[in-house]
Amino acid sequence: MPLSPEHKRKTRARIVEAARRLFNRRGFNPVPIDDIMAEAGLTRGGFYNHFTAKEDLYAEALSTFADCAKKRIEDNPQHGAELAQSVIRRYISHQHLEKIEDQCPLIALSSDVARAGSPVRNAYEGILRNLVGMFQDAAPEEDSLTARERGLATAALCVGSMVLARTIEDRSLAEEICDAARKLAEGTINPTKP
Amino acid sequence: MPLSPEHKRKTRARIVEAARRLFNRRGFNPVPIDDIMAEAGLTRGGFYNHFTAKEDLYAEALSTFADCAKKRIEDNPQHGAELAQSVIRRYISHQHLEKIEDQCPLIALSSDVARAGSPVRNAYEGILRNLVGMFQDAAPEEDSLTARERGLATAALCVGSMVLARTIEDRSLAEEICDAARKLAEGTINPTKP
DNA sequence: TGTACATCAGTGAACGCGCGTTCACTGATGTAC
DNA sequence: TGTACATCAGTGAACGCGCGTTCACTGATGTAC
Repeated sequence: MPLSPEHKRKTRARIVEAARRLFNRRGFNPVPIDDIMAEAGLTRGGFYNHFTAKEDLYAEALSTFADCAKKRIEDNPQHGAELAQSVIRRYISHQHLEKIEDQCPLIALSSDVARAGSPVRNAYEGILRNLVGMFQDAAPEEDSLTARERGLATAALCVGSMVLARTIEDRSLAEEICDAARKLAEGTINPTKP
Repeated sequence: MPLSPEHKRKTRARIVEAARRLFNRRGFNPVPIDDIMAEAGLTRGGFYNHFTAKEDLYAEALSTFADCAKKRIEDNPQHGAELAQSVIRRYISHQHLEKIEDQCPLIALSSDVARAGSPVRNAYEGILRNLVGMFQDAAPEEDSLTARERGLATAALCVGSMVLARTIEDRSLAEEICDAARKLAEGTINPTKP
């Protein structure tokens, strides 16, 4: 055997990671394979030693992110409402808006995912379910909204506010949107008892 | 003069309208000029009698939508909270999700707009400001949230829930998201007085 | 320990297609007389 | 009223570039003996 399978595995992971970052910044189609391979320190031709087509990367880049996100939540010492509050504050934030390459892909890739195949959409859905579940577990059953509904609506607030903030040019309007959405999201997960 | 300027104006409007529909369905880049011109009943070459580049259409397609949306709201006999409630119910709805070509472009085009130039982003921003303003005018100043904040967060809920619903494949999850977001949005604009 | 060899990750040139843009041409329109 | 003409919206072939994919080749690695 010429090279360890370990070596190939690592190279492959490097390509997926490079793709994930570039996709997050620019979307699926606008990123040429040359750029991905260069970012991974390789050249164009080698790509097809690891994948049969560019589209293979889409779902895999999303899964990679999903695994990381899941582990980060599991490793977090916080739980319940405390965890949810801290996720909301980090999700709907200026820092999250700026860190484009490590942003949650629910924000930047929705249009690209909507035009891609089922595996890609399922990976996207997995990330969303994870986020919703975490909010749901933290939310109370109260008044007109169930815990489930609070979880779902909070996820929509997170994604919607960041999508809008990322798209518009007016920074002060973007911050207004984030601040307002964060307030409403916090109040939805943790309604102040009278 | 060979042909009335009126004729040219109408043809141009037909091209913009065809582009708007196709962009909404498939995004900016994936729609070739051939398709736009065919949809308008013309052929490729004629495009450049009306526009200097494909990108010219992006902002114009958004402005066209913005004008329609503005007029529809102005012509609506309802006002204030009543108007806002009816917009929320129509925005976050199964019907709006299915009518892809006439959907609000805030939903489908955010990624494409984020990668486009200033005029495109400004047009997008205009549509958003209009939506926010309408909600804001209907919302009360109450408790921890100002009317402005209620308007902004409600817009984020509208866009976020529809972006997610449009992207995922699981129709029942999509409906759950819409129902939950609609409930929270209605409660945000019209909090039930105790 | 040293040498020949098989494997295969990685290289870079080449292919082919899609699509934005250009351009020479057509033909319908309305004006000039 | 009728005819010649100028204009220009629209046509479709052609150009050129970007990029996904293919392919013949290279050279580093580790095994066989």
